[in-house]
Parts: sequence; structure tokens; C-alpha cells
Amino acid sequence: MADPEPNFGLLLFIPYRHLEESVLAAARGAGYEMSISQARVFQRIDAEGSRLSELAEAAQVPKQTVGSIVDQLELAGYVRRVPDPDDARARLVAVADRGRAAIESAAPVLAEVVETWREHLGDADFADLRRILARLVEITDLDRSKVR
Amino acid sequence: MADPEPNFGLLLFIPYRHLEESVLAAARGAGYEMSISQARVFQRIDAEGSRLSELAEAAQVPKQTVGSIVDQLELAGYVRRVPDPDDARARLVAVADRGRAAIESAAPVLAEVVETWREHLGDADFADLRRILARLVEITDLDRSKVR
DNA sequence: GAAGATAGTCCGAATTTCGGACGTCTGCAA
DNA sequence: TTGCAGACGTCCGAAATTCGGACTATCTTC
Repeated sequence: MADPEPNFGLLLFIPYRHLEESVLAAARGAGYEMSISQARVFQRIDAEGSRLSELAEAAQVPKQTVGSIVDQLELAGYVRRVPDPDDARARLVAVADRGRAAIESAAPVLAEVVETWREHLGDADFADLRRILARLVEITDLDRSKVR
Repeated sequence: MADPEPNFGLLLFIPYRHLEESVLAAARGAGYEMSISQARVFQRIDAEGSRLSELAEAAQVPKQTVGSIVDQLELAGYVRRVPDPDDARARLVAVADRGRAAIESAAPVLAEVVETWREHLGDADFADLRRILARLVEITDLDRSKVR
């Protein structure tokens, strides 16, 4: 850490945290309680379902930890564990109905925050930001298979 | 959370995490052990020292938690608590020698990672990214007084 | 079909987080 | 000046989180 002036780390983290907090607050306001750790795992779940170990690797957290978090998410009804058709050892963590409802409840706030960003930055910079970040993720994502 | 395709949250978080992990690994390799929570507080400490409550607000974490983390950082010799000349109730958390040494030990890796980014993105996009993020922080930083 | 790797889980201990309640000190108001 | 609301940080203790070790089931390979 450290890099006096414009600390690149914080430059990325501050907006992230802002967005995360807004979205989480919206979900909570709508009755969908969820902790930060839960949210960080939840947001990585693929539309077709993700394996526990994929989530663990992507989030850089041990399998046991993700397992425990998924337990909580499952208990709360946000996700479901379904057998993986390709591998009997594995199970896919999939977003359940209540999880989708939670996402939908927060969607307007998410859109609103992002819209605020677009207004503040202007269309050009906003589009650039998105594009450049997408390129940056190409080389910083540990679990590239998912993003590409 | 959620926003199918290019999830803005992850777009910001993935590179952040990558940088954080690289820097932390470098520090550890040089003998400066530090947990993620510790690092997240540590990186917010101002050059002139920061108050506990400032750190707490900036990092969006209760004072007690930051207090406990600062205890650890202090015990490890990374920071020092000094009286705040302006307010006898407060104390300033300042980076200590060993903390500066830790920063220096990781600096080359930090520079290297950022340089990798610059090479991958190209000078123009790299500069744009930095500039745009700096503008974004203007409206997403909860503790604006610090950054501006 | 035996050996080795991989998916996920169970167990339990260490660590971390943080609400509540306090003691101290400041700064404003009367 | 004195009084007092409010801000600064700390102590205490309970709850939650994290995650190493060890294990079973299953897949892969030779």
C-alpha cells in the first residue's frame, strides 16, 4: 500500500465500496438482509451456477470459508445447491428465486448510482472508464475463464 | 450486486484485489506480515497522521474495530499513536519507521504491477483511467476532506 | 483397477468484528 | 465562568467469521 499522491488502490476501492454499500443498503431496505462477505460471494455466482471451488478461487478465499458463506446464503434462500450434471463430486451454487428478487430490489439503486457516475463524468469518460476497466480485468482477474 | 454483463462493481474490485494481493505478498516476502484488514486501515493513514475516527469513517468500519486493528499495527511496530496537538481527546495514528520500511519493501512490486497495467493498456488509456478514477472518487469518497 | 488428483464437507480453534457503556476533554451557550 | 451536549477513544464481552486439518466420494490417468 502506499503510493502517496493518487493511490491507485484507493482510486479503485473507494468507488467500489461506495457502490457496494449503496446496493447493499437498498437490498436491506427491501428486506433482503445480506452481509458484505455474503454479497461478495453472491455477486460472483454465474447465471448457470458456479462451483464452490470456482467461487473460492475467484474471490481468493478458502473453500471452507466459501462453503460456510454459501450455507448462510442457502439458509436465507438466496441460493440453491444443485448437482453438477458433469461431475458427481461437485454441486453448482445457483441463484434461487429469493436471490433473484433481492437482485431486482436493488437494481434501481444500482442503476441510479451508475447513472450518477455517468452524469458526473460525462458520457465519453464514462464509456472510457468502463472500456478501460474491462481491459484491465483481462490481466488482473485470477479466474479469467469466467470473465472472458 | 448483479448487473449481468460488465458488472461495474467487479470491474473495479478485481484489479483492486489483484494489486492489494501483490503488494501484500511482497511485504510478507520481505518479512512484513500484515493482514488484509490491517492493510486496508494502514493504507488510509495520512502522512501527517490520522485520527482513529477519521480512519473509521473513511473505511466504513466501527471505531472499535479500527481501534483493535490499530492495536495490532502498533504492536507490530507499523504505526505509533501520538497525542493530537489540536485536541487533547484525540490521538493521531502515524506511520512508524517499521511501517515506512514495509511500504518501501513493497514499493517495487507496486510499481511493477502498475507498470504492467500501463503496458497492457497503453499510455493513453492508462492516463485516462487514472484521471477518470480520480474524478469518480470526488463523488464516491465518503471522507472527501481527505482526498481533496 | 490401482494410484493420485480434485470436489466438497465436517470439526474445532483462533481471530475478527462490533454493540454497549464509559471516562475524558472540547467548545458553545448562557 | 460555568455547565453541558457532544465528540474522541477505550474496555468488555458476545457473536460471527475465517480457515487449517482431516476425510469421503468421485474422477482421471496410466
